[in-house]
Amino acid sequence: MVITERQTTLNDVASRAGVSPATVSRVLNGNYPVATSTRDRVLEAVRHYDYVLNVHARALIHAQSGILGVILADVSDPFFSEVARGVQSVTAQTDLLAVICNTGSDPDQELKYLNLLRTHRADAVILVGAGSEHPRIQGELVRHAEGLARQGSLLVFCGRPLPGGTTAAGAVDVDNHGATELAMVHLARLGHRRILYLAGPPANTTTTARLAGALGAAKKRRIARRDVTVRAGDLSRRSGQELVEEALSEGLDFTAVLASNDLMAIGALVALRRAGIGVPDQVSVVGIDDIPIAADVTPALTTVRLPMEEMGAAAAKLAVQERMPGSRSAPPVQLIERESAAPARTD
Amino acid sequence: MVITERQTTLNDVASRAGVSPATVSRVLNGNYPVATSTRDRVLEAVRHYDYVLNVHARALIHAQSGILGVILADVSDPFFSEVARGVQSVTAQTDLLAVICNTGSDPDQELKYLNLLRTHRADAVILVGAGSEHPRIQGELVRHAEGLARQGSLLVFCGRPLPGGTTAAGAVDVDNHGATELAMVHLARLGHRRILYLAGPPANTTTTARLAGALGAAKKRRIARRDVTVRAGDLSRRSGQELVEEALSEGLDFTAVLASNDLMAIGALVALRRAGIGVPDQVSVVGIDDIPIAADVTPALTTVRLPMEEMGAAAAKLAVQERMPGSRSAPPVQLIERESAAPARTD
DNA sequence: CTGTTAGCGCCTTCAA
DNA sequence: TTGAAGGCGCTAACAG
Repeated sequence: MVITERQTTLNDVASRAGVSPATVSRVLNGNYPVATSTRDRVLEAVRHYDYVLNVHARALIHAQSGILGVILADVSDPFFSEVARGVQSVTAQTDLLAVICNTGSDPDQELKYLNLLRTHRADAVILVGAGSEHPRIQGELVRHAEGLARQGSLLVFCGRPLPGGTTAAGAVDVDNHGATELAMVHLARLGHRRILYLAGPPANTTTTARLAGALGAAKKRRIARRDVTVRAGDLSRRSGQELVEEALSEGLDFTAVLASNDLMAIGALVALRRAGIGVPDQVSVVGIDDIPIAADVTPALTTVRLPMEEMGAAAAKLAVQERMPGSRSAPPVQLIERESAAPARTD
Repeated sequence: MVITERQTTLNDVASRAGVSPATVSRVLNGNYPVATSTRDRVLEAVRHYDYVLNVHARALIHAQSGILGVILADVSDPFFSEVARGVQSVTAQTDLLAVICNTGSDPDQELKYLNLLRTHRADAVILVGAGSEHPRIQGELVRHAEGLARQGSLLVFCGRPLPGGTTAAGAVDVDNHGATELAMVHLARLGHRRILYLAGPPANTTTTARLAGALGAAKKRRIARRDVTVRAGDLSRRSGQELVEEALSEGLDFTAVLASNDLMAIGALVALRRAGIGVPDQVSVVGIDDIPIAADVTPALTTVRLPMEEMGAAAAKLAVQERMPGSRSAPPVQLIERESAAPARTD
């Protein structure tokens, strides 16, 4: 039914105001002198029609759209929503529209969004968090980085390494390796020697970096490789819980759980509580990220703070201000001692 | 430095393939017969240049952009991120780009985004959660709803009432009133007679509806109006904590806290724990929303489940499928009994 | 200070 | 099955 009437255009406004379309354009953009009386007539006409500019027509000329793409795994994961917030804290002061795309951790979905964003002539695109290490994916990423650069846009890798061979992209580094290292050293100092490590999904840049950090630190602190058990999950709370339940039912012997993100650490807390195992008296738990709720669970989670919001803001600044390949470092990671980790029991 | 080369266009592809631009357009859109051999040459040229279509040029013709706007207060609030996830679960199966805009609960920011989205010829816009009750804002909302309708687009109110006088918008209703009612009745049944109610910001549709639900239920259960103390916060965890700390320091007498959202309820839990007050033995706490972490705090939060993800999905379906005024109801709210509420102490 | 003109990249008739 | 031509709404020269 809806007979869509033609939208009101600059021309409509112009004829009502009795001026040329160019003049209307000038008052709207305001970067050109226009007589006050004419401006007033134009503005009256704009209000009369409730006229709003058509970005597409303008984008056709400038080859820019005012869109900043943000590609991440899942908005409802606090890690990502904090980063997204950081991004939006900088776009809010501009006319940029931050477009948040959820991939559900699917690399192909990521590629699809990249293409879609390219199609929209996004002024820049930020890729947040872990990425696939698969060569095909990495290759496609490089292709898109170059394509975006050719469009005068920029691809920014936020919290994941630049794929080898890209010079066309920007990056905001975060010390994933150092984060787990810090956590593992902390546990070692507390006397823990048998550790359950909850890793993320395989073939994933962050999983790899965090695992390497943990294992490297364990080695340095003389914890035998066979005493750290690595189990892979999907970074969800549920997955952390299941992993620990399995370990428990297998009778695995450990005095500490090091989860590669806070969500899994919280899952671990739940599993331990249900099994009647005291935290931190019997088992210590340490997470990574320091998402807001980490402070509110019981016992409050000891974790390593990653500067999530700052990462987002830094990536956004790189994207909107510099608009050319470069890199920034996020602030250093930091151990946050709360209640879930304590000296190992000596039984 | 970056000398932005002209982007590759349909014409470039056409000349490399030795065909007319019209033909390229036809193979790209695929809704028109093209000889297989020509199609192959065209596709080769597309790949050769890594050509991607320009949405703006197309939008200029179709007056549609493939953008679905989602305006909400804060992505990092679990309530909103769950709704956003629901929206994206439906857009993921389409070529629509969901654009998430954070207003920080500022109605003027909301209006600004609405305008920006209109400028982008968004196919539809979803307004999530509470809105201002201020007449000026409501009037502007109506204006935008009509403007969007005129553009062949649609404004959908998700979880907030339609402003009076709009017929140009869609709506997904959620029973805010019923939610607090349920919670209050639950507390009354448990024998609580002196209640601290943690409300949201004033002049806000959700605050009003939830408060009315709570107060109405209290009255029905014969709880005197003076026995329910209402304090207004900003829906953050911190605010819930502060409100309870204040109440405690004033020596306010209450046996239960009813928070108008889970985040504030969690803040209340923290304040109570710090004050050495046992939950639920000495004071019961009930929240509203049932955000994912509600189950993971200690004690696990008793709350009323709002179908957040379903609301988002329903709104998105309304927006993309029907594209015309109408309304859907979200599933009913539901009391989730966990550990934070128990019979009132009888001292 | 203001009007005229010529496209930006694509799609859609209309012809061939 | 394909090509040619016009125009979507706006802005950036270029005149005046």
